[in-house]
Amino acid sequence: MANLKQLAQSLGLSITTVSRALDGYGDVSAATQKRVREAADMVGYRPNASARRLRKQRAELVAITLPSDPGHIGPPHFLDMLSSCAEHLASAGLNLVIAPVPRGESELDICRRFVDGRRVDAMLLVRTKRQDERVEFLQSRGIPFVTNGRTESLVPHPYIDGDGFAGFHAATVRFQAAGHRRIGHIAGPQEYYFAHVRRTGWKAAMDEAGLNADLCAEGAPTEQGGYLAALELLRQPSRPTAFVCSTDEMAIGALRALREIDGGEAISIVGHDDLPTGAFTSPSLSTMRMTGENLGASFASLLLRAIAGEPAEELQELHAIEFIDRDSHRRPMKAA
Amino acid sequence: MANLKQLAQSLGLSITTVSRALDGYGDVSAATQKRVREAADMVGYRPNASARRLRKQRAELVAITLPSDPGHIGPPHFLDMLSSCAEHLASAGLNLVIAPVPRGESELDICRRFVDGRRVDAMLLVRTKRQDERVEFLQSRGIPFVTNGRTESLVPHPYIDGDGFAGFHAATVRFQAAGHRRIGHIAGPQEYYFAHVRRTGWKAAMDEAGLNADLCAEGAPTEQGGYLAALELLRQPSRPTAFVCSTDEMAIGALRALREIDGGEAISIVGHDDLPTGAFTSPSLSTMRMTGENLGASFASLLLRAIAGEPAEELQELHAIEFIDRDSHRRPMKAA
DNA sequence: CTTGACTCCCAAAACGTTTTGGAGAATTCT
DNA sequence: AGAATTCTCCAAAACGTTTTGGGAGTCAAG
Repeated sequence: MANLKQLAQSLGLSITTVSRALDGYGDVSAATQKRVREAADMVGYRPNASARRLRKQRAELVAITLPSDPGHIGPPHFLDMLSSCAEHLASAGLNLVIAPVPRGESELDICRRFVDGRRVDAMLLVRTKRQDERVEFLQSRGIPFVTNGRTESLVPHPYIDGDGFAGFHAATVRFQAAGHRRIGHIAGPQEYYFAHVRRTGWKAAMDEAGLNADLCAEGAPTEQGGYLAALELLRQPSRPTAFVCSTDEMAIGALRALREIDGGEAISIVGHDDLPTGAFTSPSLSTMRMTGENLGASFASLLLRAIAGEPAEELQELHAIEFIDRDSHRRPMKAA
Repeated sequence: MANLKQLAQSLGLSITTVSRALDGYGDVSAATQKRVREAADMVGYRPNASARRLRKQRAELVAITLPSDPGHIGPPHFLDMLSSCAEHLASAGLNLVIAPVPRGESELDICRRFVDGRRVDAMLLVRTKRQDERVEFLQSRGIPFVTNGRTESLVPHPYIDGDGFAGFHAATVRFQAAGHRRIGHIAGPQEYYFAHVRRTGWKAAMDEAGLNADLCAEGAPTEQGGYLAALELLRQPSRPTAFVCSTDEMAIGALRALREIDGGEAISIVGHDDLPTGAFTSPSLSTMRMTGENLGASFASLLLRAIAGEPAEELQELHAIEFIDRDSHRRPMKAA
């Protein structure tokens, strides 16, 4: 309730001493320290956050931008992740503010507002692009940040990402091993790093097997995008017998396309993200996901280490991809 | 980048004048104002947030506590809601911080930390209890807040809530009209306002129809809680033929119990919340939900009006409940 | 020429902390 | 005994804004 001045006055001590007593400095006697602590507890004193922040030149805040563009924020339990991240940050005295991007503003604008107004000590970025202006901006300002997803930035930065190349490569090889030769890829917008690297993984597997890697269609990372892209591939003279989809949302759209088309039930399909809905589609959606427990805690930890000044190279986590096998990846193939 | 002092120096003006020019006060000439504005844009000046907050005695922050106890945060698109709320708050210069409750701490502790440390101008509370210590605390401190859910507090406070009484009353009457006479209620913990009021709605409808209102079991607001409560009611000598469940999660648990029990497929059931998963259960879950568009915007608006000092009585929104009819509420009854 | 109103600007205070750089008293060392 | 060291404590500065309470200068009215 009260402030330091009043507390000091009521104790007959100086502001300095009270402040240092509460912070546990050694240059105030144990007796005084105890007395001050008890008085502070009594009146429920808490330092004024704004004043401390101004003095310490730290905002005690971390922001995460929430993109509002189509193609929802992917990870299934995103809120849980945020919550866990916030919890871990809180134990280091940092709070997490969410910064949705309003219409008419870019994510870069948001970063600028937060960083130049000294509102945050660090930032969390999701949905990185291959060339990401937010990353460049934050690097130019020297503000610590962690991204969910890599970029093609020349100067390294902290990130957590799934190994999309390996995952999509493996998924494609798996289809090949099951006898598929015409394996299509439903790709997300290639300016996103994740979409690009997943496509690259698929293509590499096709090339290595000497198979035709032309069956690729790009769309928005949404159900509708997946639906349209699937239709496009299904119109080809020689249809794919299997689809590797950049995201579960796109895969669900593709499933819809398959249902509408003759013989679609014989086409196998796999997605990525492990959306909860995927368990309930028909056929249930086989998918992949990044391994790793408690992503939120990892983000928090990287963030704290970045703030502490650890070099970016040591703050990069590339997680393996695991398969979640349900029904859609092994549908009985029809004879061609 | 720079601060006011440097900006003023480079312009040959006083700090005062620069500050007032940027704030558009009338007591600085149009010419100077323009000159200052341009210089500020040039160097990308933004006022230091901590300094402003200290001086203005406002935190420019609103916190929402995220309970981590079992029985997840209900509303289906909670993150969307948060995001929309944050967006609307942002246009008033407020940012939204999420405050998960770590193990070992209570939500009250969190409120205390935020309020007494002057970290926030207002708070958002979810999952109210009938007697809610957080509400009492915030009222005692005079901090503006809005709750998602009512309380039995004697002094009114702003809230947004669904009319659980009317909803559960109507759902029960509907079952009665369909010929059910033994209608059970699976209740959430009665210390929660929503759970209590829903139970009251069910009971009132039973009483009014002269039916026995004994078939009620209480459990945790989780799938497991619903499962156990359903089993308890199914063990009764004369089983319910229909269940009105406090939440969808509990209803889904109850569905599981019905599947395990002989004749369970003849028992109708309805939940509340419109969880996305409900569309995929078998049978698909009939449910209810609060009406109203863009809840996040409503919360933001109430919050801003509360901060502006509007009396609590004018900041209470009670929304009607609508039915979402799927399959589970009209399962063919067996002859008793 | 004085008075009052108006325009444009500014010095200084205030917000509540943390931190710097000692000061005085008590203790220990020589 | 004096000198050096340690123990406690404190006054004042600093963080960067916003706001208060004027102060010059100009201009029109009396």
